[in-house]
Amino acid sequence: MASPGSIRPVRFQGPKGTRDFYPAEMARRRYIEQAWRTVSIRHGFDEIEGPTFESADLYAVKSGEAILGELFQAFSGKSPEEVEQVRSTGRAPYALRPEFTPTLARMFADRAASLPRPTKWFAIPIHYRAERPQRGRLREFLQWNADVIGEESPQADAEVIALAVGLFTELGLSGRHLTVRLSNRDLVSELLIESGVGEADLAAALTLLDRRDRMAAEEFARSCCQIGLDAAALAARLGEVQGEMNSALAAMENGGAMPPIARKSPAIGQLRGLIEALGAQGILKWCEFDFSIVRGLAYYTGTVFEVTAAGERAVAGGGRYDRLIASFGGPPTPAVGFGMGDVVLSLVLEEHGLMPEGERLAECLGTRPDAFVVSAGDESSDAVVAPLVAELRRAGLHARRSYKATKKIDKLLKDAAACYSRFAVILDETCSTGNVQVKNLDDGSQDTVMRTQLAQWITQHRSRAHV
RNA sequence: GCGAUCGUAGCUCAGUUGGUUAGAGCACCUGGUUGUGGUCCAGGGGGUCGGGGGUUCGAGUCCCCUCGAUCGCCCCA
Repeated sequence: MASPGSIRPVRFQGPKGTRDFYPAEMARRRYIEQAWRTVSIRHGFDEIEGPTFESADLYAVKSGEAILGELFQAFSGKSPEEVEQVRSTGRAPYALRPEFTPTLARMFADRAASLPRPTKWFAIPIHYRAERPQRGRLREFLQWNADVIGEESPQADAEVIALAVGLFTELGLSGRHLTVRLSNRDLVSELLIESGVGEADLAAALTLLDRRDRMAAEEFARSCCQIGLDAAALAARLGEVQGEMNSALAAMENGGAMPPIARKSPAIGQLRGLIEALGAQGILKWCEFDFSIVRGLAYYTGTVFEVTAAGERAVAGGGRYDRLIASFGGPPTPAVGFGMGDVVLSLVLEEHGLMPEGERLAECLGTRPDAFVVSAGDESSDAVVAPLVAELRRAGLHARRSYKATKKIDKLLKDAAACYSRFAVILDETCSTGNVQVKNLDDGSQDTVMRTQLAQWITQHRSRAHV
């Protein structure tokens, strides 16, 4: 038996790219989660959740092989076959989820027959990616996901975009801070083919386009040649259509009619419909077309979009994935959705001074105590603290007490103010007569209240303060 | 996975060309200013200077490795 003195303490650091949430950080996290949840529900979305790990194949098949390198792998270690698989292939049967869409598609496919159309779901899952942490990117983070499943019209696209915009508005952000950049993969594909790309190279061409801004010009040109892409012709076509669509968007925003679009194609039809639907949602001023946006994921089909802020990574991103649910064995079902991570969003909020703190944050979260009980008298009033706090709690109030030994009222009130309590309940000599002093810490007023009436008194005065 | 910069108390940082038992402010705890809230004063707890190895009579200070952090690259769901 080792004596306590022989135990050698070992200090651990949290794993790379993870965060510890102490009360202050947890309050900020809850502020964001609360906004996500409140706005989702307001827009008619129902909350779901799935497992934090899934079969690795779920991601490999639909998201693209490239994702595998960024996956945190998982296995139980219980079966010899499993251990052998990891040893020989270097790949575990499970992976911590790097995104939510595959889980959502799997869940919908499983019960597709009994689910309404459209089905509107949101989730606030934790995600894991084995990437190198840097600004706006960690290895463990929260990401709000919202999806409209079973509705193919652009109204669904506009509805999820309006949800994202609703969230920004809720948090005090505006079109001055953020821009919704819209694109459409079908349109970009059309233009790529007209610029010389063969059907077989379409996926590669989209990936190339996605990386365009991040690679050297000559390297881009060389890659274009390899797939027969005339980069200059593509740039001209993209620029022309983008200009035309942005003019149409601006015209609608100013209350005019949709101007005619020279180009005719199914994709243009989708885009016209999207503009109209965004107009109906009243959010055109947030939006602009940017056909350089393609999105990295393999499963996206028509509309894709990103929300960007100057100097930061994308705050949110999403799009249509009309074939994903069928690929998981469900009926052919169109779907559109987006994800928004907590890391970049927090950076943007803090940058603009929109992250509340202290009392205001506690007020938003509903964590302000209703009463803070202190004893400034003798032993007899000390003895009242515990039962009085218990009594207030039984009445449904958020009651706290001081644990300090001091009888000095200034220090006790400071204690009460430190947790942003609405009222301080002071037990002094008047305690023996059945009365307590109740001080309103917001306006400084003070009343003498009978102890037996205290819970009711605070409940009334608290609710009055709220109204 | 690669590169650059950094790593001293819970937080923000001092710490002089390597030289006695490593400091300050804030925070925390206790007490005082004899009784009403982010004052003031005095004490106190808390650091094997990220970890390991090396150079040296002696290392927070120099060298190597490692782990983290920040910012880029790769990638970006």
